[in-house]
Amino acid sequence: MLDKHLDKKQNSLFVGTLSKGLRLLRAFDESHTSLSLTELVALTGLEKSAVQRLAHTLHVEGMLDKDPATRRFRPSHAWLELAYAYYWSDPLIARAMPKLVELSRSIGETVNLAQISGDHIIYVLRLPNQRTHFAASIVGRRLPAIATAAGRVMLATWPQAEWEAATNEWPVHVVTPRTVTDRDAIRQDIADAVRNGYTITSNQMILNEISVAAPIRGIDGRALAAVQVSVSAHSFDVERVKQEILPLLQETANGILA
Amino acid sequence: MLDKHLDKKQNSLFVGTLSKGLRLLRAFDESHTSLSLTELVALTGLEKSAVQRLAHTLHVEGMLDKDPATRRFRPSHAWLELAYAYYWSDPLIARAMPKLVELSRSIGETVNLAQISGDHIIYVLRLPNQRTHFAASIVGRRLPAIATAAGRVMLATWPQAEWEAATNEWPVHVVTPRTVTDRDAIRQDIADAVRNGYTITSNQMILNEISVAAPIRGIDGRALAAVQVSVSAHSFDVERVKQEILPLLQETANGILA
DNA sequence: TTTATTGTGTCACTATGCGATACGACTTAT
DNA sequence: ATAAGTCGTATCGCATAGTGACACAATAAA
Repeated sequence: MLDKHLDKKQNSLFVGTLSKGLRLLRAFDESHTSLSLTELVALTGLEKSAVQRLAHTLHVEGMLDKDPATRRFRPSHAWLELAYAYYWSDPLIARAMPKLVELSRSIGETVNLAQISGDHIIYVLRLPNQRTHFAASIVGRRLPAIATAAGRVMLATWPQAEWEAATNEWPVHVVTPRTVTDRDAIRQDIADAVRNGYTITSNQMILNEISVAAPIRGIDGRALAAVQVSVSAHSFDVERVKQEILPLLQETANGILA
Repeated sequence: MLDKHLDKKQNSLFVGTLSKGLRLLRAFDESHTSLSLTELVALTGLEKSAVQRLAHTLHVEGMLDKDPATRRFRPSHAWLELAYAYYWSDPLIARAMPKLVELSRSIGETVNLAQISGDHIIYVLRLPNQRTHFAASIVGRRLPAIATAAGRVMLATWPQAEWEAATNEWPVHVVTPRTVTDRDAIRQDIADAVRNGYTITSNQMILNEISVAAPIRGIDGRALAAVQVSVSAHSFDVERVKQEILPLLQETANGILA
């Protein structure tokens, strides 16, 4: 396992300089929105000279903006252009978008499209409503798959051995005081999803939030993605979500591949 | 001019290998959604061996997905994570998002947030409605600034000498049969925007589309961005846009910095 | 002022990326 | 079937391109 990793890095095909450049890009996240040279050095663990050269190159190439006064670097618009290219490359997006918009307009609540990415889900499309907080309204956010409704309902489309392995091996993080850390409970939730075709979670990643999700299946039955609706627990309870939202959600999810 | 460019590239701080790696990423766009090795060679103009190494590195680093069967490369989810980091890095986004959602819900039409990026605008936030076609519903799209309502209204916040220079120098492309290529007409439109604080265009980038935009001004008066609403010419005419949409649009744009 | 910190510029060294080449796996044509 | 062509993969000696230690400059802090 570790050998394989080393193999790849030591492979003569591996270009270390490019890898280092990508480390700079990845140093930016929600808690590092702009970075100075020395901060980049600290975050990447690279030599100061190397960071200087790489950051300069990324700046010249338009991948990093540089404040002339503070000398701090920031992500540039090019990062959105890459997202644009991604959207065209994934054929599911164009099919899902109109249906999600329709669902969003008819129920007036936050609608998301999520995909599996390793042991995380990533939100690929998001249609927020007025009450949606910022982090839940922008694309690209990653969350642990087994802690989310969308993740569990996608896992439920996998062969049982695979999703059971996931519930055993994937890490469990406590995010809210009511995050479920009991792996048996998670397994039970997925087992239910196998039978029902949907999952509902409460207060897992955000307090006072109820999420319901249904899978979009590929030809092999495996989920390509999941449609997820999130509502406030102040205005909904689980029962009402089942009655009012779930039918429309499932209709949407089923309609996307047809 | 050309010297300066050469300078930068020949500067000892410029890391060519990283630059080449970025060329691979940028080879993907709406008409190149997945690329084989040889296609990458053709598009980037690099040596086959170099492309092989760089693509392999990007794959190992998780920046490119590789279909095991066809050996073709595709943008990965990491491209959306970069967008996520961008959104956090731009303080305007968090302030604009809730207001845009509110506007979108109240008028039921497509709402966009656009920024200037060189001589193009880039759509940074998009809230589509049912009728919005795909290209107009995803973020990161770039369009020539002087051909769009959002671009013109932002230019109108610049000193006159600057926006006049832009109307003289920036290229004009014909996109629809009714695209205005007359630079005098464009100048007139911007001059109107200086007085009125808004711009309306019809059929410039997409046929049967009417767009109206208002600027979000920074402390120095220059536009940081523009809020743009696009409607179908089948259901609206310019007069109705002015009466029904413009007031709400301007209220939204003005409210974002307050 | 002095002192500390951070960004920029220089340079000799050699590790690292380069690119020509060969090979194997597939596809297409005859 | 065989052959020719295409495409992805693997190899390797060479020279260049990136390295990292250092010194200097520019701000910020004391």
